[in-house]
Amino acid sequence: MKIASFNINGIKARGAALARWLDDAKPDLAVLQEIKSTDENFPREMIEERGYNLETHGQKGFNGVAILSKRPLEDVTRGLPGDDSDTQARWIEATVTGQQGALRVCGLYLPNGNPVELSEDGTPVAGGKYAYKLAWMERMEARLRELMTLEMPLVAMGDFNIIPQPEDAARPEAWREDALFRLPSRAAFRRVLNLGLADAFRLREAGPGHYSFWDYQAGAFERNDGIRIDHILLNAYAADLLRDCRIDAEVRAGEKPSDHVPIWAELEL
DNA sequence: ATGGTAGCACGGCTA
Repeated sequence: MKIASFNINGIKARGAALARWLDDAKPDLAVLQEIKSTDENFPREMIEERGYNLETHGQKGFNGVAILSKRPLEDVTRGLPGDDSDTQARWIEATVTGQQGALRVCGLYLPNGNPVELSEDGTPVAGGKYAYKLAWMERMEARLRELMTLEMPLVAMGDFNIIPQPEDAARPEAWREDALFRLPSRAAFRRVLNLGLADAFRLREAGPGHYSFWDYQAGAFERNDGIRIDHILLNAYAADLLRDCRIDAEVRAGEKPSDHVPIWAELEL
């Protein structure tokens, strides 16, 4: 089973590019982020006519996530538990069953967190974007801790808005105090990994220079001035099934591309 | 320090 994650940066503007990628990469299951659409306005036909089941969790204008799958999606839940006042659409879960058994999938769009606003004592300003990011990551950790009790393959994948290590940025010094790279952000990501989840890409590729996002500005892609912030995390059951994991960087060179590219993993499932 | 680009939706926020 080929599973993938793609931050498409707007479904209305990305229909052609998404169709091209689906026809080319042929994932069995994919999670999408930044659909920037309500569920009602999501153009389902393009996806459904390619044989995919589709579950969306959208909102107007910003954010929004979705799961599409050739096989049926079961036990779908929307929203990250832990804060009923949070109205941002950034989390969706579903179970899919392959030839060899079932897989629980979390599709996520982790808050960017910029600008970083700090109080005089260095703690994030309450109500600010950075405080929201860290609080959201705590809720994600709590939810994944629950899911880790399932004795079955589990994946959490999406746009984490986290640069895990210096080798995951072309110019790490430029990101030092950014919400995507500063130490409290990376520590929170590390706490999630320490639940017993592995970064699938780093199980397959140790070297630098592999990125999943390049800014639209200043010819960042042409200079390969990118960052690796889209990730597929696997519990041990899923990691045992991993056969390949890659980033489709060439998608960024296509017509009217997203600023992110897809990452995918092949699981023997 | 600023501005550079893009999406949604048509004003200003988000990234």
